[in-house]
Amino acid sequence: MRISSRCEYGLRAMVYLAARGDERPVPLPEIAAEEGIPAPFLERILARLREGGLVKATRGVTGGYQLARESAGIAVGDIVTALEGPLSLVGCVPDEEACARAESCASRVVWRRLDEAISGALNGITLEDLTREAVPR
Amino acid sequence: MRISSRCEYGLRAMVYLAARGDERPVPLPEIAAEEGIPAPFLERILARLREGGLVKATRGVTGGYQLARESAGIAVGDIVTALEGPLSLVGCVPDEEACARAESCASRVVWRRLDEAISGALNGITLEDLTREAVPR
DNA sequence: CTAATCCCAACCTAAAAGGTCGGCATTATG
DNA sequence: CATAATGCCGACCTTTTAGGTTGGGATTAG
Repeated sequence: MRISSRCEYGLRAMVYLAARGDERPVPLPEIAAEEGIPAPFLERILARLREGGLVKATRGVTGGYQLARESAGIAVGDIVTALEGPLSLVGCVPDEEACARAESCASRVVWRRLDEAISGALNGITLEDLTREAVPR
Repeated sequence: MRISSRCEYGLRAMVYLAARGDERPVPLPEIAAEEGIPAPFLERILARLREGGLVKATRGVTGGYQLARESAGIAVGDIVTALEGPLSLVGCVPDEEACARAESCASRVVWRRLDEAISGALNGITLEDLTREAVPR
């Protein structure tokens, strides 16, 4: 149970984009250099974020990446979900069919609570919060 | 970011032990059969739980496993920690040295919040709660 | 003594993590 | 138009982790 570096990098890149403003696209090499992320790896991360509708890219010589919408509208949970798939930690929580014992399973209660705690924490913080260094409580 | 089956199995085994009462040791094969866990794998899981001081084993022909203390004194977080190591999701939260950018890192705030949410959820439920099907809120 | 149990080290396979590489498509600029 | 900076994409690679299995030894009640 560990956060992947893909996810750490992805969040940092998004925070960088948010902090950098939206005037013009930010080229990938700049993000990679500033944040110390291997460029080819970052490329694959940004691809996922683009597929998830969180960033938009413009090609060509003055191209780069921008947030797809205002930073207040992007929660950390959105980023993690785009990079890692559904937040849920065990298969049986969203999908009752996944386990034959589901209805009588006391453990399931635990994992559901954990899922709620995680979603709550991640969906409660937006990129805007992070750039203002003011995280809501 | 997924719960390992080691962890799922471990929790289920602990719940089984708690529900089974403390009269006499429960043999591993029984737990394995009842919970549908591969016996040799369960053996390794119980080894960790024993090293973590959560169960005690008695050897010999009427031997088996028992909770090391009353079920009200064992939180789910204890079990996960014994099986997976510290709950923390990223290195830089407990150990500031792990990342050169730590002090200026906005992302770090996120991971810390997440850590707190997870610890809170897991440490707030004990085995006793689970056997009574009454989970505190 | 025997059989059921726990204990332990070594090994195995498949999948995921964490990248890298090479080439193509797009586009502003000279 | 040629060029160079960018994004896009599929294939590949290496290391670590997950999820076990195997084979044997040590204990102990009957």
